[in-house]
Amino acid sequence: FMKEASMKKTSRDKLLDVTFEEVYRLGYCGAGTASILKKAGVPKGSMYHHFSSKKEMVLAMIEERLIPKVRDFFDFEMKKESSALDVMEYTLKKMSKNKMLIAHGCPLHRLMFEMGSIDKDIAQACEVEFQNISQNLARLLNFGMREGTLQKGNVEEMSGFIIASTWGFLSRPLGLSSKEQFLKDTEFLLTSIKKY
Amino acid sequence: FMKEASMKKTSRDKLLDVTFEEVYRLGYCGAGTASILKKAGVPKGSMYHHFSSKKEMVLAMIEERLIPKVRDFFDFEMKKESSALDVMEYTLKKMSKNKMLIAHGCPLHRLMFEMGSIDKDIAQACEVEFQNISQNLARLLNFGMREGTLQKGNVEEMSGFIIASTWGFLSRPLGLSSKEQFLKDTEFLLTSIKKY
DNA sequence: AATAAACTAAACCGACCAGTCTACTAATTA
DNA sequence: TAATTAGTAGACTGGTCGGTTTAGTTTATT
Repeated sequence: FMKEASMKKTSRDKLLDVTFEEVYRLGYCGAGTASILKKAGVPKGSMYHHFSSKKEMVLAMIEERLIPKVRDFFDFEMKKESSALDVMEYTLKKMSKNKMLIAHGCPLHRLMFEMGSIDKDIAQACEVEFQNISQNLARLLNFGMREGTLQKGNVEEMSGFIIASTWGFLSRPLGLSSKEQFLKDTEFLLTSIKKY
Repeated sequence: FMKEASMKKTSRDKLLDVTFEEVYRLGYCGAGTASILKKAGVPKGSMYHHFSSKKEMVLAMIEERLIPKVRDFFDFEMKKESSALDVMEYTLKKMSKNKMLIAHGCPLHRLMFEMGSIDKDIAQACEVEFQNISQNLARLLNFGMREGTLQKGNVEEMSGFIIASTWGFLSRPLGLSSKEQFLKDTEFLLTSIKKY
C-alpha cells in the first residue's frame, strides 16, 4: 500500500468531490455530468467505470461526502464537564463559522427538499441521515432534561423542531443570511428550550 | 367583454397554472417546457407568443400565481378584537390545513432556495416577496409588543426568525411532515415569543 | 367586407442530456 | 513473461432541452 500523504487523488475521489460541489450549488437536476467531468478532469469512460449512472454516483457522494460533512457540523456529542446547553451553543457557534453553510444552507436539507418528488431513493438516503442527526440530538436533550438545564418534553419532537428551525435559518434569502443573523436566530431558539 | 363565469381559461392562464404546479413539484430545472405544454394542452407557438422564454414565463408565474397564493396563507392582517398572538395562531392553524403546504413546503421557499446560485432574477423576485411577508409580520409583532402580549425585541429580526422557522418546519422530510407535527413545532415557536 | 392584430399550430433547429461503445494503457497476479 | 484485471480515453448515440420559424386561424376594428 501507499502512505496517505503521497496518495494521489483517484478519479473516483475527484468525481465525488466535484459532484458534491455541483449538486450543492445547482441541485441534482441542475448539475450536469458534462460539467462535473470537466471540472474533475476525468473522462466519461472513467465515470461509468466507477458508477453505473449519475444517480448511483450521487448516492455514493451522499454516503462518502455529504453525510460525513453534515455529521461534522451537526455534532451533538457530549463533552465532559459541559451541560447539554453548552454543547448545543458550541455546535451552533461552530456552524455559524462555516461560510458555505451560512450562505447556501445545509447541503442535506437542499438535496432532500429538491428530491422529494423527483427520486425516492435519493430522498430516502437523505431522510435516513436526518433521522440519525435527530437521534443524536435527542440523546443530548435527554441528558439536558435530566441535569435540569432544559425544559422537559418529548425529546424526539423537540430534536426535530430544533433541526427544522436551524435548517430554516440557514435557508434564508442569500442577500440576508449572515453569521450575525444566524446567531440571533439561534439565540431565540436556545432561550425557548432553556428551563425558565 | 365577457362575464367572468363564462370566461374560458386562456392559454396564458393555463400555462401559468401548470407552470406553478410543475415548478412547485419539480423545481425550475426539473420542470421542462415540453411537459408543461402537454399538461396545459397548449402548443409551443402559443407559449412563445405570450412569453419570450421559460424564465419570463416563470417570472410571470411568480407574480400572478405564486405570490398571491403565498400572501393568502401568510396573511398576518390584524382583525378587530383579536390580539396579535391570536392572529398568528389563526394564521398558522390555517396553514396547517393546507395539505400541499404541509407535504411539500412553501413554494416560495422551495424556489428561492433552488434559484440562489442558478438565476439571480428569479431569486430576487422571491426575496422581494420574503421581505414583503416579513414586513407584514413585523407590523403585527409591533402591535403585539405595544399591547403587551409579545416579548419586546427587534421586530424585523423577530419576523425573519419566525418565517425562517416556519419554512423550516414545512421542509421536514416528507415521511415525517404532518399537520400534527407542524402544529407542535409552531406551538413551541409561539410560546417562545410570548411574554413570559 | 376588408384589413390588421392576436393567437394557434406544429415542424424544425442546434445544443446539451445521460449513457454506450470500442480501443487503449497501467497495474496486478500467475 | 504472459495473462488478467482495473482504469483511462473520447468518439458516438438517441432523446430531450429551450427556442425559432413559417403558415394558418381566429378575433377585433373600420
